Amino acid sequence: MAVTIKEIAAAAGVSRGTVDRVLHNRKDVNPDVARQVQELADRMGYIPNRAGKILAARKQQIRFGCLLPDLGNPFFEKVIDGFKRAESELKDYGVTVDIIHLRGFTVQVHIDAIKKMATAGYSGMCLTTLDVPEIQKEIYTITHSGVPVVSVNTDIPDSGRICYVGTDYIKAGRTAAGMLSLISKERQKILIVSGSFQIRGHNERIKGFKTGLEEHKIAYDIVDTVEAFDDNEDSYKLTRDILISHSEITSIFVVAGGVPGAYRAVKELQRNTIIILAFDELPEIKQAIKEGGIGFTIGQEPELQGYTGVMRLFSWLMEEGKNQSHDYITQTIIKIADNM
Amino acid sequence: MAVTIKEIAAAAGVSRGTVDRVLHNRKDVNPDVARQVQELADRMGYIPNRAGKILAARKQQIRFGCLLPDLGNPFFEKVIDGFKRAESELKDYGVTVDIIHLRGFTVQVHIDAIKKMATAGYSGMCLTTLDVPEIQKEIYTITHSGVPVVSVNTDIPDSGRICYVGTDYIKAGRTAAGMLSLISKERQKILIVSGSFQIRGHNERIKGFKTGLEEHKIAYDIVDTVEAFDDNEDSYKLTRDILISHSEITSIFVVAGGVPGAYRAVKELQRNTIIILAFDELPEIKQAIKEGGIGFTIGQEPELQGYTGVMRLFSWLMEEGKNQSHDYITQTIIKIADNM
DNA sequence: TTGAAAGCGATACCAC
DNA sequence: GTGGTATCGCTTTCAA
Repeated sequence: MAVTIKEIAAAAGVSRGTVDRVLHNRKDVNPDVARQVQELADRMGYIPNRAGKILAARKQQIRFGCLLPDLGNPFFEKVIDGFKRAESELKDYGVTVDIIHLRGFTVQVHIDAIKKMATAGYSGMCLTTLDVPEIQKEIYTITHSGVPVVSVNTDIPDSGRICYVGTDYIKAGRTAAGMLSLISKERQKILIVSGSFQIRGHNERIKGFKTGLEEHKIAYDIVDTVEAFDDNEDSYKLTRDILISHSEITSIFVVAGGVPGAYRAVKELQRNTIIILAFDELPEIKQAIKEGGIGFTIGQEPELQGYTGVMRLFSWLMEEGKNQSHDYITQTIIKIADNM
Repeated sequence: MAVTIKEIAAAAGVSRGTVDRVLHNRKDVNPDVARQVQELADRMGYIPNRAGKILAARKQQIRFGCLLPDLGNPFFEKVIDGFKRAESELKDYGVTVDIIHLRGFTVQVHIDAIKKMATAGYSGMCLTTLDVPEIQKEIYTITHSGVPVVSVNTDIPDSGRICYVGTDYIKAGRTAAGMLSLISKERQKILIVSGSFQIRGHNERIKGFKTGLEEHKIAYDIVDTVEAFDDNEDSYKLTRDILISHSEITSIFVVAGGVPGAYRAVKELQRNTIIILAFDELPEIKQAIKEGGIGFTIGQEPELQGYTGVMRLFSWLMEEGKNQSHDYITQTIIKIADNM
């Protein structure tokens, strides 16, 4: 049976209230007593009991704020599902999750939203935002004030966040190369359609892809690299024009959104032998895989990212951050028609 | 704020004790009062509070028993890791997990072990055992006495178990075929090395594989189908002999254990173009993938199976089984060198 | 600066 | 049959 506050109190010859004060580093406690009690607690291996803690804490509600640039970007729907699953699982414990919806990756828009969140009195935050100095600074003031922040899906290392929850973009890119190497040993003429050159994850996927091609000894040429801003219309037009002027293209690496657009161009031009390398499991991509137009896609468990992000915040509050939270890297998932 | 027993008691004009009795269908309660209280609880939308429940339940310890034929079978190590993760996560709630280790799939050995477990006073059990009538009956007496049972990794439908937690074997087989179809379009001459013809999961993988080959319009011949009993020495010898007398073989479908043995035979005979279709993520398989001798393997998230199995038992106890537990089917995972 | 006591929600047990 | 009360572990007053 685990050690309780009551037992520590008895052992130290003080009251439970005092032990509680010591354990939470509250003020107004005799330093000598504090030291002694702390030592005793450590020695006895005290671990707070969640159920007791939660029950007592029920008087004040816990609110988490989750920021997401999801407007117009269906990828994030699954992340939201994860936030909601965590919320419903923690409902008993008085946890509520607010989701703040943003459109796109404009720095100022993100800064304004984060500033607003900082004053909203959240007990913790999940942030999916840009990794730029201005935003790092903004987050730092939040974390420094004792409010835990988890970076979800895309990391902001220098911000005091307790951990990153998301995918390994480099590995995802390498995996795409690995799959390509299983399918074909021939020299590849590749068109790269990126989302944005400003987003680190996108660049890392490309980097991982190239590394992977080299590791697998796949000879290749990059015919062109373009930006489609996760927009299917842009992606369609760009892909179409390039395909027309480059009949030698054998594969298209679509880094983020925009897969359906590229796929449409390929279909229209009847370039059926082209291999499309896709990411994530959006409905349109799944459909294309079922049709056979795309062979596979590389997923990143977005639902689990949302879920784990909120759970990490909650654990941090429960354990008072004593456990240095380490990053949580979701699996790099390969989906073909048969295992969807 | 959620409805509590106290509130229901006040609304019904009875004591909390009575409400508690009604909610648990205990005896010694006036049917009229019972009906009225139950109705009120439903109408007010009462959902028991986990934290309160757990705290109160702490007085009596919860012990789960988990049966596993893991001796000599490294696959189950990950399942055990999952059991242990669940145990440590539920430690606060007074949960202990006992693991009962068995060797092989001898019916009588399993029956004896299950009988012994039945008398051990467990609050719930996870069972990985054989789906035969004698065992079904044994389990049924346990479930009928009110003790929840979860079938883990391999299902026992007619046993009163609350749910199955494990993989979809058919889908796993189809996925192997799907991957094969990405790699090669040529007619396949296939050797099938099964674990045991007695184990349903193994047969299902074969069935799924054949279905998949047909769906993907891969022409094929089954050169031979043998049983290797998850033993690498058997697997090595069988594979070796058949490869020698059948130079036409293009691929080997190894249903369960025994992959390292088959791989050794292929390597020794320098039949490097043969495609080995493997399952699970054992260290030796991972090694072979890294070496490039095997292209991929199909996993089933064994750790998650163990974890979820125990968690399901716990939830069932907490919610009094009001929620009909549905099966939990783990993902069919494709692993290549790059995403391991 | 500290102790004592109330209370969070659910359960168990003892009276009546 | 039913009500009252102590209890689980922890937090938070309110006195002292």
